[in-house]
Amino acid sequence: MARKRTKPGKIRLTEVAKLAGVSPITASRFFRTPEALSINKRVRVDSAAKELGYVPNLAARALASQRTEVIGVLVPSLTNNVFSDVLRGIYDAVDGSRYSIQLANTRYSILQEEKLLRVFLAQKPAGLIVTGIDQTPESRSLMEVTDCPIVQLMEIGDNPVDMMIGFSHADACHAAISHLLEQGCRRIGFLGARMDPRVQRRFLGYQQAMKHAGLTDPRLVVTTPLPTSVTLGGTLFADLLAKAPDTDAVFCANDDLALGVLFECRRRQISVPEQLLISGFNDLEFMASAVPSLTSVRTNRYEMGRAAAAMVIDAIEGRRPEQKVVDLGFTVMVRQSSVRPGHGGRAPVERQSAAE
Amino acid sequence: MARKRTKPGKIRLTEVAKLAGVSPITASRFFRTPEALSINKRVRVDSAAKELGYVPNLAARALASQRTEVIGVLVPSLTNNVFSDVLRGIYDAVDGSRYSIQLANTRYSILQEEKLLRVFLAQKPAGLIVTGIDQTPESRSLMEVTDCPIVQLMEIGDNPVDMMIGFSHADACHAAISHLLEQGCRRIGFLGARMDPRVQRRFLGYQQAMKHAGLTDPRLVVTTPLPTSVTLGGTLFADLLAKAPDTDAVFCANDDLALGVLFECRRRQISVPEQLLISGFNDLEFMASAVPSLTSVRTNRYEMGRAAAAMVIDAIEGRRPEQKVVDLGFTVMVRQSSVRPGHGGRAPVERQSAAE
DNA sequence: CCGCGGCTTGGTAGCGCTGTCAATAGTTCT
DNA sequence: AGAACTATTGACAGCGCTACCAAGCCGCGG
Repeated sequence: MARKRTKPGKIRLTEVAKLAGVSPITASRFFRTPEALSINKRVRVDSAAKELGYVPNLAARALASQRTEVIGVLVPSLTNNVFSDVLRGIYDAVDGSRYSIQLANTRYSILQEEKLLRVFLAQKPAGLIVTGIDQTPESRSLMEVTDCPIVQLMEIGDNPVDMMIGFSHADACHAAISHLLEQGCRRIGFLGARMDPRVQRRFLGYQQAMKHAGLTDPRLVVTTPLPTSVTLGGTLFADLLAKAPDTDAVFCANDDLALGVLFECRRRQISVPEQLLISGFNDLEFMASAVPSLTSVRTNRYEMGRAAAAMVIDAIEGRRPEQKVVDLGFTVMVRQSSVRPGHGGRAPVERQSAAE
Repeated sequence: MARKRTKPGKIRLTEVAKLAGVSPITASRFFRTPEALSINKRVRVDSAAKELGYVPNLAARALASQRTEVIGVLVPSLTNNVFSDVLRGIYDAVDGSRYSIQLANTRYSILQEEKLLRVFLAQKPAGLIVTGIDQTPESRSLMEVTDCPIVQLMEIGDNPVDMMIGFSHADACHAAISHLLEQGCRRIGFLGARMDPRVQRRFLGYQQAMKHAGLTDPRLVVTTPLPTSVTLGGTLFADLLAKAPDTDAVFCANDDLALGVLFECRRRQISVPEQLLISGFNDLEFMASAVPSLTSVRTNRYEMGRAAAAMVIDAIEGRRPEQKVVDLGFTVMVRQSSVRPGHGGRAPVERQSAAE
């Protein structure tokens, strides 16, 4: 009757327990709460496991314990450099811990996000990291009824589902525009691609700054739903010049666009910063070594990913953070492309955000 | 005695079966081999599952069936643009299938790779995708005794562990150097960063081409184990010029370096292509819109990832590919930066590899 | 009319691990 | 010394699903 489904060579917890001379449950405890074992048994189980090369069966563990050690991560894009930095941070933080990452791509669709959320939650993840604060109401309630820790990433806002880590895109953009205004610019263009919620909030920061200075002009704004690229930066800039030939500065919602603008300036023999000032956003590595070096807003992407994963893990293990919303701030990295020659003539400086 | 551990609200297969008026095992079959059911029951189970919003418990499934639906992916870096393209292809191919991806980062260490391989294999993945062909002997035998499909990615070689998809880095580099030679260059420098096995094979291609032309000179080679960056491109180029001031062309083992060289040329007032020809490798998006536009070797990264995942899935499901080693080839994208003015003066052309 | 083979369907018994509770030692306190 | 604890350990019964085997059903040929 009892057919043998177990292969003989298989190392199960039972085998380890037998070799260590303890009961299976004690061996099990060794892997979960070693401090509950006497030193004696702890050593015995440890060496038995090592000797047999025991590797726990995660499926069995998940089934029996009704939970997993998987942290779900939802990002809107895998292409974007921004997310690769964040992901690196997340993977680094998880590395060496007992947890593993399950990554999914929402492709900038909150409906897709909701669908993925359902799939994830059905598998009872240990924790969840989602991008942004613009979920569907259904996603929101799904997350609220779940008891696993959740971090919303990349932005900060008023009512976190649980925890939140990021920075204010509006403030960051505002700071960059303020810098350009200080340089004496009056006709500052805004170039944006994809226009996801974060880019939209940067645009908000731009609008606020321009309105405050009394310099608003719709002709200065060129955006597109297309995904960003360097080439697109050139195209958008051409559009901008067609609409507003007197543009004296360009803020690009990301660095690819800024590089595209720089190249387009070369093509058109527009000298930077003499005739046009440029600022990007994100501060990718190439910005500093471009000629002229390109001003950008540095965001702590790697640190954001790392901290998010660390927060989730801490929360899973009962160490709830003292503050649920963490502002990682930003830094305007002022470089050659946005310093008007003769205007103060001061060397490039950094302007830090007020973040803790 | 029998304590209730099952929460009442839980939707299990049993609930679905009950509502559909069939036995649990029949309901189970619906999700695995629907064609084995009569149309009648198939429809009944389907609607019952939908009505209850049933989501299968993957841990239970994995435990009972002794296998998972996870495809493990080992890449050496999460930062590198190259891998983000490959990963996007992999995720796209897996999207919508029953399989999911488990990603791990070897950080360019084959020992780390071996460690991760052990962890992965212990969980009985449905398939495996690894980067490159330079595994430790232990890794190699681990993979050989495993019965799950394995794809080696990014390169092609003689003895695949199982399947293989990529292209010849040596040939690709050789083609780029040949192009530069055709342009009349004699002092072609090689710039390389990180020097992982793939970059080393590109270097081999460079050496072969230079040797064949009788133009070998160690002073023309500048490499570093440091990770690549645009800034580093400038630095390496400066080193190159110090060693070989008469350099008339530079091949960069990747595009970041090439962009760095371009910027450094601007800084030093070296005009491209009049005084110096440049070629990069990978053909990232920005290469085409740089000024001057930058020559590069296009590799089909996205397609590589996509095809690899498709091959693994096919193999898992018993559809073994007709050919185990797939060469996706490359294309030398000739642009302004590598066409000598007056030398043939022909418009930029593409030169395709011989890959099928 | 009986028997045989193919197509469906169901019953049974785990997969390897852990939650719950109980029991056994070893201490400390009054 | 006896009671009251605490620190360790073990027994038992599943977690939700599927592999394996068996049985029921149908139509057809002899």
